[in-house]
Amino acid sequence: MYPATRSSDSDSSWNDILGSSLSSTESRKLGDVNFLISQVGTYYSREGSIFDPEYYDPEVARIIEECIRPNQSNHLPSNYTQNTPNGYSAPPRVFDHETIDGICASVFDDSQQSSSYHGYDNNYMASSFDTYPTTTNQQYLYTTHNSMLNYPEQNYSYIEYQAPPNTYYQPVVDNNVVLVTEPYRQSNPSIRYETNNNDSDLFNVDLGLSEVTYFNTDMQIDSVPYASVSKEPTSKSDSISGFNLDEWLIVSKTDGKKHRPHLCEFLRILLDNPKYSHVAQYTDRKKGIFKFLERHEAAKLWQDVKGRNCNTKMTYLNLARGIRFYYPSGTMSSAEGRYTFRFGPGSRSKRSKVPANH
DNA sequence: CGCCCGTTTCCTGATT
DNA sequence: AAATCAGGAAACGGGC
Repeated sequence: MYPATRSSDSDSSWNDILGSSLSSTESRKLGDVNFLISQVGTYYSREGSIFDPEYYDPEVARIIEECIRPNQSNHLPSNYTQNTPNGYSAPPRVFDHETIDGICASVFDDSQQSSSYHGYDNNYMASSFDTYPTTTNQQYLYTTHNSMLNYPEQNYSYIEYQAPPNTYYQPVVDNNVVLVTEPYRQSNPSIRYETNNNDSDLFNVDLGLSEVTYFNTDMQIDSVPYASVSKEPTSKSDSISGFNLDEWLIVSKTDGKKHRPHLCEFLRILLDNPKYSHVAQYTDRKKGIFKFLERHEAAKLWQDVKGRNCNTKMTYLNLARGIRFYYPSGTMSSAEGRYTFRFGPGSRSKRSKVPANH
């Protein structure tokens, strides 16, 4: 009944845990809003792909539609350029405060929303699975918290977590607009319950993360919470030495001419050169399994090696897609783990060319 | 110029 | 939670 992109366990958690205190309509609306807000962080680059109105409460669906479809560019500051670490080039999805207020007002009919939320003016974060900080939501969170006390303690863990800096990407507010995906120097503290085993009929419960903290403690909110991220990290290989195309050229056996390598050849050369051991390494050389350690740098190298006459930036996403194109032929295959691939049986015979020596 | 290969780009559901 | 993975579809650049 819900689209596949929607996390079923989050629905269940609200329904199961809050079911006794919420009507099913209220519970579903809350789930809808949570889901909508989660899309800000996760699916910002997908135009209209995550929303199917028929799966939602009609009232909520209407608001979501207004929110994610039209006029997105109207809210973008002109000086904002998207340069996300994951390489997506689409503009960020944008929600302004009025829109979010509108959602909450409509769904929760909460006239006191946000008025006492001191972080709201300049650093509100509509991060995934955070519950919007209305007073109504606050009550729901308390209810959730109290409900958990009815479960045997060995069935869940109560977690207060403060993530390390420089690891999270959170929305940024600029010119009264919530943007997404800028690196966030320090995540807000979170409070949540996690179940201790998968067989439990209890589901993970997210207590709205920072909002609970804001309402309940004297915890200081960093007044300058966002890092500036105008520059790419310095490339290690660039700092060691300049790019040398000769390292990568391949001499054709048939005509003796040098040419730039194909992707699978590039990968062999990359892995064979200790100079790039920080970029990619075999994890099992006999089986041909390797892993990218610095995937963005690998993408940059591939861009330079390929030397395509265009000014777009090669991303790890595209590099990985290129590798996946080898799957059907058996030249490459997938391997367990992130950033991990494997040379297939079809790759060895194709390596009939050797790197040019200068 | 046209064709085709080898990606590159984009996308979207699924997975971690 | 927010990234990566799988793979379809179509565009693209370079070589011939």
